[in-house]
Amino acid sequence: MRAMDWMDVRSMVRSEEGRDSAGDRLKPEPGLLDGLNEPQREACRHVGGPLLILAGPGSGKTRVITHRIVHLITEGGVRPDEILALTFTNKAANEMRQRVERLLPGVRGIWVSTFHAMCARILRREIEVLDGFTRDFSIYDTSDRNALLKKVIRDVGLDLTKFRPAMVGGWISDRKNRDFKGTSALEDLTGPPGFDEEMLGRVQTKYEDAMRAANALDFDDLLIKSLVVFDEHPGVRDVYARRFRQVMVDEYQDTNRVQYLLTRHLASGHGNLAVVGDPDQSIYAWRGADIRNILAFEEDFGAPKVIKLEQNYRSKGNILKAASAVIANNSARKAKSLWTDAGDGERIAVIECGDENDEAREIAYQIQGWKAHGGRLSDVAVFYRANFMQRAIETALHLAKVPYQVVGGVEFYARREIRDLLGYLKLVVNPSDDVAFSRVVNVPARGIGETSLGRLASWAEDQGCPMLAACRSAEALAAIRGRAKKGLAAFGELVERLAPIRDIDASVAIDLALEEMDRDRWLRAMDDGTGIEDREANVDELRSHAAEFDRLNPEGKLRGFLQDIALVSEVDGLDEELDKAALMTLHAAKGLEFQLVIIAGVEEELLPHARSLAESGASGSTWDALEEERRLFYVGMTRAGERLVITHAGTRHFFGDQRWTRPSRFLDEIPPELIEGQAADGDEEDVLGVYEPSASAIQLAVGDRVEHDHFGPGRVEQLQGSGVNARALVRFTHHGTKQLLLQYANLRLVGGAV
DNA sequence: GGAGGCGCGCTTTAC
DNA sequence: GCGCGCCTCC
Repeated sequence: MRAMDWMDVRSMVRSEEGRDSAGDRLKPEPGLLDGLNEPQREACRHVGGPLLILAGPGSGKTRVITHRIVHLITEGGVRPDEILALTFTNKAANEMRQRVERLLPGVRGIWVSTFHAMCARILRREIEVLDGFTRDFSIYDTSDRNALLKKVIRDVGLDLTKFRPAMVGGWISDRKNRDFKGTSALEDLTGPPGFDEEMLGRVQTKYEDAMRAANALDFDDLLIKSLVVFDEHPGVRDVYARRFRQVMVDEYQDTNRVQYLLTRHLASGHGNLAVVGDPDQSIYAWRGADIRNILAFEEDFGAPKVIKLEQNYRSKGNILKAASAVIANNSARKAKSLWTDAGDGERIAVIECGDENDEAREIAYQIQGWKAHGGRLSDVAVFYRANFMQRAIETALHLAKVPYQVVGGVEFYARREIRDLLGYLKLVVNPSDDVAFSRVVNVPARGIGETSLGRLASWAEDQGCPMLAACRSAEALAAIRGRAKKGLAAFGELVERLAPIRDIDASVAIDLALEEMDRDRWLRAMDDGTGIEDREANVDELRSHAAEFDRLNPEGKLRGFLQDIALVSEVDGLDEELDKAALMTLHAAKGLEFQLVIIAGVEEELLPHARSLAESGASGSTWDALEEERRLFYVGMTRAGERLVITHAGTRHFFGDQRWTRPSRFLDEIPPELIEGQAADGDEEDVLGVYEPSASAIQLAVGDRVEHDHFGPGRVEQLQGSGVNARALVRFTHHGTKQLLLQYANLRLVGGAV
């Protein structure tokens, strides 16, 4: 985020007389639109009224948005601060801003932001029109939310093992987004089958109450509360709707209902709304994205101009053909025909591997080959469906000495030392934040345990005051004895001493906080035998992060910094300057491009994912989980420029158990002539011949007790396949459950069952 | 009250 | 195969 983001919105709105038009002073390169194709130019020249840009992968979408922004400023008489561009990641926002600045050096004041960041900024000004919140509200991320839910679930008297916070949280999130006004009938809000909805409803109510008491908003709230402010306070809404005369939304296919309504508010009055998207790249339906937003844009916003961008500038022909063939299997889509004049390029490599470790070695080998042929590692990415697949790949790349960076995964901000430190800072900024309080009250150890904390919490709840305030009350402490009592009092004083850091630079605030919290003792207490160097380095990294923030945002201060990092996303961690291969999930890959793309684990039950297969076709709606998996694969494929490698393994470990896997059905959807090593007629005999069967397998039945040379005794739980594919799921006494191919497993029946 | 040990359940995807 | 929750022992 940049300095201008922290300017006072309202003062900018008031300074209408200052319409000296930045555009007069800013001079773009002459012939701004010369390098664009005709549909792209048309999109840029569109100034008034709704505009829908259907942009296929690699069709120069970002280029169009940035050029359009510049064109609006220099030719359309629009001031930079009248432009709002909304994206889904900070990374996309930063890139967009940089590209605009490159085209128009010195430009200031454009709001380029994620939905969440925009809402956070609006709420910092406006939230006090809603009951119970102040502008110092905390933003709870998923793990903060889960921590609070854990307490709530316990208080309601439910079993935490059955009502897991993460699951309940997902359910509440889903429900909030579908019913943000709280008006829907209960039967329309069904949670997962088998759960007591009334109980869950109580959990939700208690959760919302606790959030209000803690002056905290979760990610959903940022959007929903903004919407409520706009709905209930048209005057406030109009301030923003008037300020932004041009509104643009990127990745519109991934907006949910709330985002759609926010967008409509912002474009109300002038109707200058340009949305860009591609229904084929909608991959977030599971978290409420509603593809109907883009499909129905034309009705919603009345006779918009519709422009299709179909020329692909990224992928070679074979990759594009393969991806198009795959996505053509989806039923609910707007047909479009992508084309490129880049030539066919190489065919796609589909590589079968033994297990996930072989696959990982193959990936390393492919990357080394790329490098040996003069390719750069910064042009390479490896995608996978689920995070657990990351580890094997990392190990192999490490051994092969292939430099890499992981995007997402085990993130920096999840580390204990970082969460502790941030917990202190958050509590100082928002003394009502009970989740932060509970996290850090005994860090470093002050002799405050469960019992004392529980007493404090119930006193605080009775009084309706935050737990921190309770620490300062002699009455609250009367029920607590000994070390805990002294510890709580000392902690209360400590946080009070830190209060002034709220309004100073984030880096200085961190230094002062570290001093008060006894940095060395705190770090040493976390030592698990591996030393504290890593943790120290992480703390230092956060500090330099803060220093950088201070430099860029002189007005931001500690508050601003905390807000900023609450909203950083996974993808933001990608550094293109580094010559390293990038590892990430397929979801994180959207919007990015690489020359060499390797997609790992393209197997049934993984891609498409087992959960999606279970859901597919069940809902009866037009949306289908399997089709979303296919779009996900499509997104992955279309990230590739020069070369696309797809790997799958014959066997893979899940939860430590080894399972046999089958190649994904999506591979059958790629025309064989586009695949390396496959004859044009699709004859695969030669490839499979290697694994030709020989021996016959033993006859087993479910329940048979068996013995394995390596795994020892076990019991047959399930039988699958026949002939050479006959497999048994065996639960071994000492080695967990394994899926074994009978032909090779050499299982022996024991106990005279035959 | 805190440290250490065992067992259970889990893994989509994420702003 | 790991992290978390729960249990036991100091």
